[in-house]
Amino acid sequence: MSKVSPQNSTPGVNGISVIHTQAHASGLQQVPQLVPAGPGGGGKAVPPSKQSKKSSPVDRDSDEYRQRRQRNNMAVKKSRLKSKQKAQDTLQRVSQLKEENERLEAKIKLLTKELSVLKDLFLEHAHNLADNVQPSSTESTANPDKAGQ
Amino acid sequence: MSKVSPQNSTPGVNGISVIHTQAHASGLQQVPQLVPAGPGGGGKAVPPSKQSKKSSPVDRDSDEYRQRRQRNNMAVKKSRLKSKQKAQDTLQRVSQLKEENERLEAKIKLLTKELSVLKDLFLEHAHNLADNVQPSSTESTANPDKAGQ
DNA sequence: AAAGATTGCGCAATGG
DNA sequence: ACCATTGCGCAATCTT
Repeated sequence: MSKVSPQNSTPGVNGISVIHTQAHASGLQQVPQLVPAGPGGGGKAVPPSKQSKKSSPVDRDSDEYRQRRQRNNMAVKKSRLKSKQKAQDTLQRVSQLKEENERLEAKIKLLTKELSVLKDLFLEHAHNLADNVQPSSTESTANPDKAGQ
Repeated sequence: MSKVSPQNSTPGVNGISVIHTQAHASGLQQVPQLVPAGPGGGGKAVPPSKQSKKSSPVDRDSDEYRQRRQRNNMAVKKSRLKSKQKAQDTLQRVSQLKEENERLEAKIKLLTKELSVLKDLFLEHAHNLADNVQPSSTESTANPDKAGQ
């Protein structure tokens, strides 16, 4: 998982783990030394407005810094959770749509078949008429009544 | 959204451009020089066979270490790309399915209507028969011919 | 057992 | 100023 900390990680399987409250155990992360271009450096891209500040390489000890970091970490965690959720929902949506698709196709199949039957009946009838057959036995018996759905 | 690479960042805010020399200057991240929970610490999970090893704090300078890190970074990158791809595909799949669904529903609507027409014709015909009407004028005019699709 | 693939996490830049 | 996103590297695991 994470937590460079040697003892608080949850070596279990893949589950969520660790209840890292605050106080990041032993420090982990230190910057190499990306210091700002010294004030007197090539001096150029620095707007002549503020530079009086201790051009701190970001005080990693600053209380405010730690606080911000912590907040951001929370935000990140939250955001990622949300993202994951959404992805899962999308996946679910897919299977849902697939299901409905099948349902619709089945319905189409049914309707098509019904239509086919009715059309056949019509053809037969037309044929009888063409042959000038009197509407008696033949025709009256050709209607099993199909409906519903 | 963001696309700024970590290295050679170009802060728009301060104008302080930190040019991180070097290739794998992963930049930030360095530890406090003590990594491994000494085997003797909580002492416990150490198989009674090996421990004579230099309890290496994982030489972060080791050539092999850097190499491994680099490989892993590549793998991570690749994996994430793949993951993103997949997510996108899934999203696409959704719209694809939605489209097809609409298509199917339209078809169902059409078929249903056709079926309805035919059934009505049948009913009318049946009615005529019941009234004992001879197949002459009334009946022959009731067929606008509906078919196709 | 070595190498690549995944995954959780923290950092920092950036968007809103 | 604050939270939300996102690219990135680290390390622990998992998979091969």
